[in-house]
Amino acid sequence: MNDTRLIDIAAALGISVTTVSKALKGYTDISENTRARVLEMVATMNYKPNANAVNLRTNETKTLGVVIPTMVHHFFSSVLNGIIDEAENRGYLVIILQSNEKYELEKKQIALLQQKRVDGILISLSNETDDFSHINDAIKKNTPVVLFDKIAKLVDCSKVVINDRKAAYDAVTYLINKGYKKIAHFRGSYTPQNSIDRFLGYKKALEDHNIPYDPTLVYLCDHNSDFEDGYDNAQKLVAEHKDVDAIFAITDLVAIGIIKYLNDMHIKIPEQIAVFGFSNWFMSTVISPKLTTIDQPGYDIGQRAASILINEIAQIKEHLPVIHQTIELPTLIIERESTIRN
Amino acid sequence: MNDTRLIDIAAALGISVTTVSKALKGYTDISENTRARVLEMVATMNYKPNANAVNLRTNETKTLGVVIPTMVHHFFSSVLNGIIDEAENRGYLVIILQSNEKYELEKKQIALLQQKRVDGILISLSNETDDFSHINDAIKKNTPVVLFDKIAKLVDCSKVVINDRKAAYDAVTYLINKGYKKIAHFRGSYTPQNSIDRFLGYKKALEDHNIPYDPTLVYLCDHNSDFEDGYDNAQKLVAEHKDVDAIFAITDLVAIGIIKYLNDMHIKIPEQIAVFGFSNWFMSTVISPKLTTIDQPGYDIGQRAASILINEIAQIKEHLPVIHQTIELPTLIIERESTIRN
DNA sequence: ATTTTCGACGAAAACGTTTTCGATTTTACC
DNA sequence: GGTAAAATCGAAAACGTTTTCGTCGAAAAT
Repeated sequence: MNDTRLIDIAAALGISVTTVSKALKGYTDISENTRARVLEMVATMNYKPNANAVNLRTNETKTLGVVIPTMVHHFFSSVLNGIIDEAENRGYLVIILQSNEKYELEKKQIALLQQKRVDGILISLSNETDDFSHINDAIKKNTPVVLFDKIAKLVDCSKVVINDRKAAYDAVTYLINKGYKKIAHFRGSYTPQNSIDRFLGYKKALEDHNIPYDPTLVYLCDHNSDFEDGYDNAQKLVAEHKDVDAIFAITDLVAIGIIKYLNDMHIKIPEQIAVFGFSNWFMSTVISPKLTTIDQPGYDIGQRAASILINEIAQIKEHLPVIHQTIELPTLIIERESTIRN
Repeated sequence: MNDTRLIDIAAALGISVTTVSKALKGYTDISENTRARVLEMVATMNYKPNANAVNLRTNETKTLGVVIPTMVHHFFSSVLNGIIDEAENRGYLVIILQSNEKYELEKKQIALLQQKRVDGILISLSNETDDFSHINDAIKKNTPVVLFDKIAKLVDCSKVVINDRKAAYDAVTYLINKGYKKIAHFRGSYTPQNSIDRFLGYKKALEDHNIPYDPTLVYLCDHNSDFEDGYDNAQKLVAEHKDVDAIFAITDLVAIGIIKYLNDMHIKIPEQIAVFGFSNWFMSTVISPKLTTIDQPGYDIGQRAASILINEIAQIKEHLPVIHQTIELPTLIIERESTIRN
């Protein structure tokens, strides 16, 4: 019932805890003979070092903290998957906390992770967050932080993102090149950086192709359900702008809401209106028509972010200077039925 | 840069660490005056207790370990959500590990969690697992374990499940009552318990309603992609059985594959063939036609499992006897367009 | 004035490791 | 055989808490 400790196997072998510890940690001043005996006893007694004691002594926990807005989103769960895999490979565990898009909760979670003395923190900021002192506090206390996806440019740390602006620009340019003339944009809330960037990409693409920007073609999707936002705004759009021939949506889910409405109204996609999504989650291959979208590499983002973080942890441990980097992962246009006119 | 410790705030106040610690933990032999001073200094120095030291001393980590086969499945991510929420509410953190459906990895993850001295373990077994000694080892060492979803009846611990057999029985009975005569089943692989149970429920429902069981109406979906399994097998089915009028699929994703194929072939749903899914994940409300399915309460499963686990942790701490319970969460038929004939 | 009680605090041990620094024994060498 | 060097080992401190047990002075009771 009780966990066996170093002292137990020391007693069983008639030697000191020091020797046992050294034998396990590869010290050279232990004879091969006793080392073998220790190893054997460790196996038979099923000894597992008490991580708390080790952590206290060594001042590292081999644990990463992750804070995400929400877990039940395909994008974040694939990011998590990437993080967990990379952490696993490099001998780290992962503690996952959710902010539910609330600033106060995010702050609390960061404090919790500091209390747990995690070796590093990965975080995608909540939509509410516009004060970064909690992040800076962690960094100041020597806990490296890597921001991903929803980042803040002002924070001095490494970041892993996609170029939302370029991706959106490419998407809209693609639509223009396909011959679509009047392109609406279903945008996200006003604060998150990627919502802003995607909007800017949309606007820039129009300008660069001499299409006047029309603010009434931009619809705000900032309610709880992306799907319903898409559905409801599609209804508005159809009522207000008879001649729109394409929609660039901030999210696949919004796009799917749009498709659902258009299908319900028997408005042909893409013949009457084309739809372009963002993220390439599984559903977009399943809906009818299949959705053209931007592939957002969630797994890679998670993996790279974790990798950078673990590297920085190592640097700090060696007292080497750490150079923060901002990685921009490439996105890809996935062309499917919802934009292909014959 | 350095974290402040008890001794730091003791020094700042000219008192002992003992007094500081007691003041923080609500001991009654501290004057209200000094308690107030301590609290203030704690705030200004931004003191956060070192969890490792606390854990070592108190022998509890306020941390739960979770092992799931994979994270990028809607069902598991909602279970996780339930676990994390409940843990959060009760003051626990959560470490999440994946087994990738491999027994060896699952074993390793359990060992890791024991090393971390988590207070309890939640696990949904991998498909490969048929030896439970690693689970029993944890239980024997006084770490309570709660199994959920993919459980092993032989292990002596609490469990949270749905009644797959009954749910499937109800689904097929529903179809029969709706007047469907020839009902096919798209089943999952042969080993997992819930795949077996759903198949048995299907078979039993037929028998109880005097419909002869026809093995050629059962199609095996055991490739990587549930969606493609559904699509491909739908193709086979349509070729082999012209007169089938309903399909009960083991998974929404399989069902959606089926729908996709039938839509592609312009076979009317449900007029020619009805489709019944399992799990009620978001997608089933988005597909056309909307999918009738069984609601599998992932969030509740996670929440209940975490709740039971935390209760057992408390019992053990108080040296009270723990009575293991097996909770069967109710499932519900969600009727939508894919089975409603006019 | 003496004892008893009580209020407020601190010393010290303990949790299970890791690591420094000696200490002791063995081996090598002349 | 004596010394130096190498090979093995252990004692003890330290990590930051929590908690038991005492101590000490002041207030209350005698």
